[in-house]
Amino acid sequence: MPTFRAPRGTRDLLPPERVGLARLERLAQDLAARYGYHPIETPLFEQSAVFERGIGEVTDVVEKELFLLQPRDEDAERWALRPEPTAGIVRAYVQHGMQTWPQPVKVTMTGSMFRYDRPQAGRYRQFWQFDVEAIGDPGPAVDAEIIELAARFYRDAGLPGVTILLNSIGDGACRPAYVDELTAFYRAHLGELPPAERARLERAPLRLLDSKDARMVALNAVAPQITDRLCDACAAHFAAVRTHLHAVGVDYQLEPHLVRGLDYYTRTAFEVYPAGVSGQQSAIGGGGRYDGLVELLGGRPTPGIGFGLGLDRVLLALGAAGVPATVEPAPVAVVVGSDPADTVARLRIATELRGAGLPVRAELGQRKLGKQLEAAARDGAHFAVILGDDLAGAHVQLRDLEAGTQRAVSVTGLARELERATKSHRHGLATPES
RNA sequence: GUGGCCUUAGCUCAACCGGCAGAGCAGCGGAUUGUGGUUCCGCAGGUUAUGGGUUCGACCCCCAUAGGCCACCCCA
Repeated sequence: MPTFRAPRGTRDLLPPERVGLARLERLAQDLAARYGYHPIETPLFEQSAVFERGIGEVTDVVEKELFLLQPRDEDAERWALRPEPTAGIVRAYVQHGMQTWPQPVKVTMTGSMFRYDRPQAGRYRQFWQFDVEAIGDPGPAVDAEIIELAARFYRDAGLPGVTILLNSIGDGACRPAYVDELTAFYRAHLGELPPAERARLERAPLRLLDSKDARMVALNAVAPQITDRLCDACAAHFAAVRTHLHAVGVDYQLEPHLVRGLDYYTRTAFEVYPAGVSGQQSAIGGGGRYDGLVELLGGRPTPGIGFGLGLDRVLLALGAAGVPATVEPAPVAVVVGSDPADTVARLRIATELRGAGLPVRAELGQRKLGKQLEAAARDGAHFAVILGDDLAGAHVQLRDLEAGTQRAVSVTGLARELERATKSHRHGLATPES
């Protein structure tokens, strides 16, 4: 019925939901800072070639989900909204010569990503992601550190439990031979492949590994596994990642069929799911190593690893797990008055109190005092500052909305009085920290 | 992108077989014109998603479009 509405696959984040997202953003940024990741910000859009080359031409993300911007003329550069953060960050790493910075360069970014997908619950065309990247360190310890950071985020966010799926998908030294072997295996069982899978065999054989089709699951159980075909270097790296994870107490589940949708991943790959939830569009995070990406985007050969998580989906998972949504802190006091002409005084007193650092709401409307107090109580305010007849004598009534008591306080001493009253008030109350 | 289900007030939902569109919640106002969350009363809120069609008559049947959801796909 409204004339205009939010575009398909996008939504307006109204105050309650936006507050929840803000809390997660704060949590994520504080956490990243604690681990030594520095904030970075790259554009919402890039030359589409950045994604095509970085993510891979034959990936779903590039082939059908890239949000292409309409060029203004034929010769114009082709732009695309970022579908994921890593390619843009690596582009910035190369552009700004960050290989001359102390390595590894550890950066973090929080913001919107865009994919032209068919929307569904938890799958949006614009979604929020928190991301960390460590570029320039080839060692397995960084892999473990980043996965541990991920695990801590979910725990701190209040998710009762998550499952971390871990795999190694090899590198240029061992994966090609494995892909050949796997392709040959599927060819030998061509008759058992569903038509859809058969069509994908030539283009992306690894994709068949994580198929949910029952026949494929059975077939994949006897298919050659990448973890048995890793070269010595990759196998040693993978073993070391697991040793480090064990050392920091991170639980994970080996999933040899885990392949990721972006071509740039090498060696370590992982995905995170809420406890007890399988498949579907329920992944709440994922990441991995991308030792060839910097070079792919024009830099010197440089290793890297990153992790991204979907804040929308974490919010969804928190709701499903029954974790109460956070609410905005209630005002300490609300300034009310019954005389329509005293709005100057209401505003002035509220301004002074705010200047003193107190969260104060002011009733600036015309409704009667009873309604104002009603609204103040519903807002959860502890106190009401009531302007009345004694205003002429520079006094107001300070009313304790929970105790139902009130007394006269001079305007000049109001801020000090409120601070003291708030402190003693909070003493007995277990104020939940957001 | 493929297949399916759904769409009635801001929200959650009613409305017999095709026969005058309703309730709860939320909002606003009132209950001896300066004191609150309960209670009571009232007000407002709708082109029944949109556009066509069938019919004396459509929330109800048919078609299309849009949006949402489920599965696939894919991932966050």
